[in-house]
Amino acid sequence: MLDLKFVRDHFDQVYGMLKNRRQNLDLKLFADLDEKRRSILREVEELKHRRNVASDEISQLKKDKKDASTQIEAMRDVSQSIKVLDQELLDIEQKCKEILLLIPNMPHESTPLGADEKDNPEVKKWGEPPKFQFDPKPHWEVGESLGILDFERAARMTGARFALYWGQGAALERALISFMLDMHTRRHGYTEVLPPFMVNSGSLMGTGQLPKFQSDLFKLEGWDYYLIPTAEVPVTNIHAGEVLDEDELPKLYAAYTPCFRSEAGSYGKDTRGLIRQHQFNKVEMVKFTQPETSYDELEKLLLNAEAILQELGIHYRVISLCTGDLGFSASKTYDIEVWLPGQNTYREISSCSNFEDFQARRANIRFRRKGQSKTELVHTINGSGLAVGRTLVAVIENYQQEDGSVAIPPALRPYMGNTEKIEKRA
RNA sequence: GGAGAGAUGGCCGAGUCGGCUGAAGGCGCUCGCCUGCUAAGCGAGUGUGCGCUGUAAAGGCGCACCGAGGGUUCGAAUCCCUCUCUCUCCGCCA
Repeated sequence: MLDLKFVRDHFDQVYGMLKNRRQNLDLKLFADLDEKRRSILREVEELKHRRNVASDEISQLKKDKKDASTQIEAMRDVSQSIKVLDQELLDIEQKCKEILLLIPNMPHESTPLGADEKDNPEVKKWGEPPKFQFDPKPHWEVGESLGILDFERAARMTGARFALYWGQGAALERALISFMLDMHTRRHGYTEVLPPFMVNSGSLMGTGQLPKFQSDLFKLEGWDYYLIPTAEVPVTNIHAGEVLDEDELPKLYAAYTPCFRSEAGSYGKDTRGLIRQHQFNKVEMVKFTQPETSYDELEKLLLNAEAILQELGIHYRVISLCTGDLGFSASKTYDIEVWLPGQNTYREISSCSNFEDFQARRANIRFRRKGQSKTELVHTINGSGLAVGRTLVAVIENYQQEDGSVAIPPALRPYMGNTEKIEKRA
């Protein structure tokens, strides 16, 4: 959420931002409502002031055992007017808030201008695509023939976009989770957390999934609970409503959670394999920082995510999302795209973003500088480190052998009982 | 699921029969004094949001906020209702 006063004072700038993001929103209505809100506010506050003054008089008269019925009678009407105006004010404020919650974040100046994903510039590349003496296969073919991935049975027990992992496949997924968490906690300084996998609507409001993206979420019937679409939601909300001490910043958290997404509107896209599932595992990194260090922390977080792929020895590139492709809450986002030889393409495996104070304002996450009484909003940053299912896809496709087996990258072997490769079960 | 207790400022904790309580007291923190250093001590200060006004920075005035929402009243932290959460006991359970 943007600051109300910021929107009021930088109207043209916000308007331009919406255009760059290709968003349509009635800002004029917002300006009118805001104007009206302030005029009613002035009126009702004046009345309340009169009531407060009269209240003191009445109190004094009663103490002196004098008659106060004239004043009381007069205040009856005033109170009635206040009631009416307060209701009117509430309605307008509600509408203002609704609009404000739908305004996306201001992109950072370093976010490139552009219309869509075609305009996302590549900012770096690491490693090389592996050379194959045979035609590399997509992971679903490798996985199914090895008997470690089973989409048919998952579809039978649940439905499309779910997967059943078998044996070494399940173990590989689990190994990746431990490997990633260990890297982030032991080498990168993050504190591991294991949050609830369901959150209430307030938390989703805080990180920006609601009210706009309700249809992307799975909601539990009869409860104000949603399955989390990403650990970002519960982990960022850990400190919702809190005032942190400056010297505890930056706070670094890493969490493994499953993620649940309805993938509404993605019919027909990526229908095969693990790439787009209703449920997938992810290790997420979340940071709470001071405003002045947030962009440095974003760069570090990106390196922390990259380190996973480097340890696994898998080629990737990093792109910077342009204004037209940038997520609703983000000011700046880097995507890491991993090389998938079986599909001859790069696929997003991590998204690292700085939200500046956008989420902090919604979730009310503040900090106090040493020796200051005033609080400020923190900046929040998060990124996948990494999407586990897609990492498993990358391992399978990049490490597949001509005989259909899959070699285990050395870094993962300690997590797999020193297994060196996955072969077809006898 | 049943019974009871509670929710006040960064934290702890008072609030009498509804009427100078933004809220006592303490802790913490900041500044000043004292001090060779540290500790202790003394003095002053220390919530947020919004509106109006306004400054070089500031400030001033007003309104609201004592878990959330609603009600009663001229007036509610204080009375009533609903909800949420926490704690204790019972039941159930991995």
